[in-house]
Amino acid sequence: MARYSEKQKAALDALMKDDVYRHAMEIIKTDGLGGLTMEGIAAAVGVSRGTLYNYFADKDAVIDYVEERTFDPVLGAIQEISKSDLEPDLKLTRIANWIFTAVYEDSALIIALSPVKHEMKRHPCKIERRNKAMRSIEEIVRDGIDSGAFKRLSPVVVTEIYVGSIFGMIESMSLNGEFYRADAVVPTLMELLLGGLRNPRH
Amino acid sequence: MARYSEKQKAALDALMKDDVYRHAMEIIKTDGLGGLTMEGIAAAVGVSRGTLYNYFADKDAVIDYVEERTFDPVLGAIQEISKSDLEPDLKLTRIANWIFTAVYEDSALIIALSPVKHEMKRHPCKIERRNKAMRSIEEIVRDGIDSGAFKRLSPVVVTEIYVGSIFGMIESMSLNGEFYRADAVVPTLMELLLGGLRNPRH
Amino acid sequence: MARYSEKQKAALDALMKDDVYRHAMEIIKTDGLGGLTMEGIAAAVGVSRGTLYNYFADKDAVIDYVEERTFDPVLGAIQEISKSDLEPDLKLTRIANWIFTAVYEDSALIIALSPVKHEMKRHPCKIERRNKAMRSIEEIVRDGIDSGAFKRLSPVVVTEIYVGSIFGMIESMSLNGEFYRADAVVPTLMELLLGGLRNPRH
Amino acid sequence: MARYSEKQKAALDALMKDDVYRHAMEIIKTDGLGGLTMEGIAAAVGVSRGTLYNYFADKDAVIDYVEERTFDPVLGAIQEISKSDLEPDLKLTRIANWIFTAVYEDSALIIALSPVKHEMKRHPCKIERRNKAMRSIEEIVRDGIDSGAFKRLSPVVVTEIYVGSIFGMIESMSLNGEFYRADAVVPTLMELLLGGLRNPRH
DNA sequence: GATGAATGAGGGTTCATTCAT
DNA sequence: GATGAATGAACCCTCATTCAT
Repeated sequence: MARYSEKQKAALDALMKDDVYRHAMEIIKTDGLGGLTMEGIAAAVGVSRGTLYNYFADKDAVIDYVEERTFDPVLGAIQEISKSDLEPDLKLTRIANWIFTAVYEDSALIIALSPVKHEMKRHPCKIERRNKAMRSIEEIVRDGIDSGAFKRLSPVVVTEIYVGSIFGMIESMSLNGEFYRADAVVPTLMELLLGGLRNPRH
Repeated sequence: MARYSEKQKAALDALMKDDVYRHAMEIIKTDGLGGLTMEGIAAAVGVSRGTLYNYFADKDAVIDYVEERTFDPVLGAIQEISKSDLEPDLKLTRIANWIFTAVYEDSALIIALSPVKHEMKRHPCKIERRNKAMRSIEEIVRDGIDSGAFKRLSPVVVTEIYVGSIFGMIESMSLNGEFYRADAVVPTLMELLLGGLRNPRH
Repeated sequence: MARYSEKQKAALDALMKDDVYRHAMEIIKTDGLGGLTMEGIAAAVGVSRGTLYNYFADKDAVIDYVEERTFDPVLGAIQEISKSDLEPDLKLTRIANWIFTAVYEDSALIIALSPVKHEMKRHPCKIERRNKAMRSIEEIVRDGIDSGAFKRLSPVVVTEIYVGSIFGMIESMSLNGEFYRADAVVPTLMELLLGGLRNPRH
Repeated sequence: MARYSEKQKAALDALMKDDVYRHAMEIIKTDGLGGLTMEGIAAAVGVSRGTLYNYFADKDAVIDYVEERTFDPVLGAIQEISKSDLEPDLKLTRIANWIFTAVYEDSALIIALSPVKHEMKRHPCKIERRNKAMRSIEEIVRDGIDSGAFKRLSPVVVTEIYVGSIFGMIESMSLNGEFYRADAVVPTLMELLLGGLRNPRH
């Protein structure tokens, strides 16, 4: 009756998932999602292929897990900032800052942020996650408009532009392989976006 | 079977590549890049798998070709607008308009516009193409700054933001499957970006 | 944990095998022999995979056990009826009745009755069991012939035909998924077989 | 433009399928359906695994093909005899004779004749084929009853018994590994079945 | 030049079995 | 004795690529 206690089991599970997460990220960073194979992960983690299936139902589950774990902190930060009682424009700035800082510190984050469109059909959760983030930001924009701080523009479109420009830039950075520090980008980004978004008559 | 003259051969080559381009695009639109197989292309074009290899070195060459041909008109439009003698802010608006209109008319364009980062290692030409476009736009921004029309912000960063927001939005649209018309997005987009970019003291 | 006495151990062993038998049958009924996995059995019984191996050498042993336990009552009934002092033709009728009734009541019985030929190499005991049943029936046939009740036909062949027609019909029923009640089949079956087997000059 | 003409292609296809049929049968005879693997077939035929997939969509297709090809002659013989203008009882005798002779000559036939119940879910065609045969035989029985040659028994049940006893015996033979010649079995079989089936008042 | 049959390297997945705890 | 995590062999299937015709 030795084996593991519930606690130990959970710890083991967490440990393995941690390992998988880290190595999968590494592989994705190096070879892209297309280069991610169960064999590759298993080898990197140092277990056999079969073992992986004790922790993940299938490859999709691995990808989902990696993406979720990558995106979750981003979503958390967005929601937290969104709920704070800062001014709308400051909220948007903070979010951009948080994201660029995070990406600068771990470029692997981009995996979670990039859509990879056509793989999406099989990972609907990814869209959901993204939408959650969008809604949080949209709310900020709406607040800004309602309070008169922002111009009366479509909140949905503004949000798309805001998110699009952040993610677009991050993709671009990852594409070129050189990541700017947040303070090299965000001020300019916010000057542009907020410069056009702020209500001059306010 | 009579030999083909050089001219005929070239024409044949162009014809085949045309066919491949069209059908490959169709397949990508339907099934994504992952659904693109040499067999699928060959069948769609109506030739045998082997024949494809007489026109393209390998699958990567097909993808490169498709992407290039997709991106070329975009690049062309950008360069042409860039070289025109419109005001810088109008140039930027025109480019955004052109791109959104094109994507709205043929959603397959996104294939060429989305980075699909990690497939990239094998398609360096894609980066080059993108950079060419970036440089054309950067020049517009520089002109605007030099002429005093734009604020003194980093042209590189401004360009990244401009391109990033456009491509980011397009990815977002393709993700959600609903494509806005250019006139539903571009005015807002330009109001934001140019609102913050234009030099108020000008 | 106190050691178990021999008696307790035996009881435990019987208990476990009982459980395995019941749940394995259930699984086989639902998903077929191919759907029977050690994990599936363990989960159904509520023990771990490893524990199963303390009671059965391997998967084959499980299958053997299940088949044996399934076949045993059939064999028992046959032998009992065979040893009774009924007339031979009545014995044969009773046996057919018993089997069809049993199968009708628990369709899982067919597992034990159907040969599944080529899995057989690994389960020689199955053949033995079957042969035991055959010999019991053969004896009835011989008695019938010796007593002049039956025609002078090869007892072996008659037995094969008798058993074959019963098992064949059962397979057919299981194939079509509809099981006749004994009284819908046995009278006809016996009218045919006995009609040809009974000695008219008797 | 060399390659194969349509005719040659068809011939090649037939050749390959022939090979697959023969070797698959051999494997099934030796190791059972469970021992039939694509790798095994490929190796036996002397081609690569991939090649098999140029001729068969998947493993199921191979199995279907083998079963169909095995069963077809049986079905053909049954239908031909059924349509002839022999007396019903002679028809039934002929069919039994044909089958036993065929099985005696190539024991591999049993593969097609044995149900293998639970694998069936994936091979519905097998049931269909079997049912076709059943219907042909049922018709003979009906004719016999209508003409007064046979007793008024349920044609369906009689057919089941007839077919069941034949297939059951064949399974039994294959189980024991010793195949009787048709003339060692069929007379007895028919004496039994027909003895009970024939209308005495006729 | 065209063809398409053949290849074979992977990829994902399942499961009987082992063994340290 | 019980456990269940780990294993690894096997299986099915896909597809880019080659090459004899």
